Amino acid sequence: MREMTIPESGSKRKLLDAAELLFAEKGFEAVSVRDITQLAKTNVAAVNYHFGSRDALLTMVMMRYMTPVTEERLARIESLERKWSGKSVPLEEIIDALVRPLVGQVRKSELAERLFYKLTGRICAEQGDGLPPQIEDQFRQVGERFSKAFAKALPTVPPEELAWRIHFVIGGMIHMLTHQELFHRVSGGASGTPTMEATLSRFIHFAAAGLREGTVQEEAPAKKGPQATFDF
Amino acid sequence: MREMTIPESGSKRKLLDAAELLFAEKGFEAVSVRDITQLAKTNVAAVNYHFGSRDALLTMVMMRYMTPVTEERLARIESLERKWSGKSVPLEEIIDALVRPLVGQVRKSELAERLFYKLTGRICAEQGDGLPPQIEDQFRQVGERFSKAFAKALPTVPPEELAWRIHFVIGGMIHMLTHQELFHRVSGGASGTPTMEATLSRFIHFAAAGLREGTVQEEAPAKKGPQATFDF
DNA sequence: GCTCGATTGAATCGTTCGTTTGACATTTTT
DNA sequence: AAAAATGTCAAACGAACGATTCAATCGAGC
Repeated sequence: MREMTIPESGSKRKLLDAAELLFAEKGFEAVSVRDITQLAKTNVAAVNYHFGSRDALLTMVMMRYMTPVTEERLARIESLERKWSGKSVPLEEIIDALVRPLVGQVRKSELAERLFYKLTGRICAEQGDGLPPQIEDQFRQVGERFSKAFAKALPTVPPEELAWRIHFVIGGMIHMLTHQELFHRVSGGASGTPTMEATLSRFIHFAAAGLREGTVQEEAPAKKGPQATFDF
Repeated sequence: MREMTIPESGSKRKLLDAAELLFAEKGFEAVSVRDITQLAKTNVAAVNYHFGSRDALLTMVMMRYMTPVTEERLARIESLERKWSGKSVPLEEIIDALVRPLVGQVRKSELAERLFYKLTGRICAEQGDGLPPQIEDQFRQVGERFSKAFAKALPTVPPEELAWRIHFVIGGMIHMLTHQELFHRVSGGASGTPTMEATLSRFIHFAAAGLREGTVQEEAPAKKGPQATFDF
């Protein structure tokens, strides 16, 4: 095993790139392996050779996007809790740690910005049955971690009420990602990223206000309810 | 043309019922005309005979659900503005007028509750290209009407900021509808409707708080921006 | 030069899709 | 009663799907 000369012609990568572009543009169900291989300029057999099946390729595309997002989310929330050692982390910073990794990974992607957001939004919007178990695991992990952080930041909100509010926040986040192009087009300036940064700031303040609703200064009943799962 | 003896054996209705049930359960793309005709106990040709195409049937199913919702929404907002003649309508009541028709039509449907919510959520979650123009027209109509109401209720929020906040609200609403079963299962009591009523109340307060965020008592700049469209 | 595993390509598999056909039955109109 | 319209049915259409086969090709190690 001297050195990797050019053993891989990049066919596998080309397939992943083509697949993620098409999935983002048209949705996961609306893209055939023939569409993918045609854009990647390879053969239909290449998909099943490199990935085993169309579904496995789809899972790969999702994983390549969501894994760094999950890692950054968990790293950020842990960093926050270290920074505010013991004390509850400010709500806005928790939401930021949850959402920013989703929009921040755009730089590491070769996808156009609007396609990146669409793809991540599509992944998060999928139902339980339609998601590969690896992705679901990541969502569950993030969900448990951030649920605890939210609960600590909002001790006066009952657990079930809080679970619903988080649910609403997730929905707004997904909608922001999947439909942002519609908005940034009509209202947007020429620059891309600063616009999304402004949108992100808007969302964080919106979500924080909704989560905090009715909070004044009460006791925390903190009844331990069943843990709910989110599509983060 | 004496009287309608039994001219229609109900085949058309059976197809619509079967289609809406399957669409709600599995999504619009995952259901074939053979699935539908099998459940409706008719022939595959019946779909194209009665509706012309699968897409036309899909449109019919959507219209049968969304039309009364749109009408009730518009009726409610007009009733509210009559009630508060001239003055701005309270935010919570606007949101209620927007969301309650969606969850209220469940009584008029023969669909199981969770399926009803799923179906309406699916419709609202579809992208622009995937929606029939008739449905899009209804969304646009509702969007324009309620955008004005929100703008009047929140004069201190700049139009673009407000458009985004409404966007977030819609996302939360859709998520509440499509994923409510997951929540009502883990936390729910036996009774169905009161649980959804409680959820609706939670959502309204959440959305109102988010929409109001930062509002104190300022002047209204009210710069006329481009009208945005929502998937209501 | 040769072999052997890794990769690719063209052709094709069996299945399922939405749609269409034409024969047949039923009901309504003339 | 004849004719016309209306609805149903089994059968089949062409197209597209994911997956597979198998021969051809390529590059590295002996």
